[in-house]
Amino acid sequence: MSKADDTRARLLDAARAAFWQRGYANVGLRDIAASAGVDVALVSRYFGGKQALFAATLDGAFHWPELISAADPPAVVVAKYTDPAQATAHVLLIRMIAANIADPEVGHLVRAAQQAQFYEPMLAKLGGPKMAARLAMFVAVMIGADMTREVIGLPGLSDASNADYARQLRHMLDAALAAPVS
Amino acid sequence: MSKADDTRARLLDAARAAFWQRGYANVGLRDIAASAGVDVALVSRYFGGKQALFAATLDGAFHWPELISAADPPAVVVAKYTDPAQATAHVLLIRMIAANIADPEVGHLVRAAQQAQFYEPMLAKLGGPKMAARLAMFVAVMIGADMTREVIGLPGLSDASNADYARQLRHMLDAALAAPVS
DNA sequence: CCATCCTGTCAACAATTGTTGATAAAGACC
DNA sequence: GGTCTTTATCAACAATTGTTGACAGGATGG
Repeated sequence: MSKADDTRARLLDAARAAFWQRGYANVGLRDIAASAGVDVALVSRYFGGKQALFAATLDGAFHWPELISAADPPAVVVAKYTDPAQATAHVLLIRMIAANIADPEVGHLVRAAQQAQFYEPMLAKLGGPKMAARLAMFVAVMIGADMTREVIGLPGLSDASNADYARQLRHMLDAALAAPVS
Repeated sequence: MSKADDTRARLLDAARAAFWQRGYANVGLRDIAASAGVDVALVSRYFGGKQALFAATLDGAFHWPELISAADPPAVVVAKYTDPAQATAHVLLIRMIAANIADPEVGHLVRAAQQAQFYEPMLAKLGGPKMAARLAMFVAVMIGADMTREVIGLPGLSDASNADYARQLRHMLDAALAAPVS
């Protein structure tokens, strides 16, 4: 790994941490550069600009092969909460969606990445009547529940133990995938 | 209504339109003042500052008496989609949540307003075992589904007809309220 | 040693941000 | 009509934004 690659990586890590947590519009390039220990000008040099740097943090963000190839998708989602490392990563992703999905400048990047990396591969794998609607509701429950728990923080989900939460989430995910649509 | 009240109202309307759509961090006070046909300085004079202006747009935003006093809450939520005026207002509120819930400066205001105006009154009205968790999941489904449909725009929910969507949403809301948690 | 390329530093830029204070215009009241 | 209060205008402020170009240090290869 060359020196430039290292700098690129440091910038990318710092950018992910900042953008994902506080949202694209609330982060300045000088924040990122400072916490990466490099000069601001290198952002434009190595990535081309702020938007491109944000876009780079989305590479593989929604890549989730275990879920796509799973025989029982709800089980895979719920199992995430038993592995601390996976759980933390998942919460970070949920926070990223919450912080950037509605941004006029980068919201479309988030939507495109989610659709290309996750939704479409998963839809291609699954089959069945009205599967698009059922899968969309599956995603809706997953995002809605985790966001209510981790971002909004409504008492009831945030106060529940991980086991209780996993059980309730599992119930809802099953209902979503099995939901009749017509 | 005095002239000042009119100006205040014009500012508030313009602020709601801008903040709710594009998010607090992406809106400048000059944008709002211009589209209200008013000078920028009047924002600080009449509201005290940008944050206070945003906070003012949240007054009564989550007030939803029909739902709180309803015998069948899911039915009330779903019925919203048959009344165009109500539906538009609801979509605007969902977009507002998506655009501001994770903002470091005003996210806590959104969370507090939702909890005080909607969640707590509703929880006080309802009763039953583990009702906080069930109500939180109810909110999670409502927000998750509408956000997936109106903000993320995943094919499956956005392509569904209003009738299909209402039926599927109804099914999920019932499941959420009835879900066993332990 | 010299030349060339990679990498980083620094200063400056135009634009935009929220906020403030002085000043002018307009309306109400006697 | 003169006076006082309300309302609006304007200019300026310090700070921050993303981006660029000129320059320097250091490594690499001849």
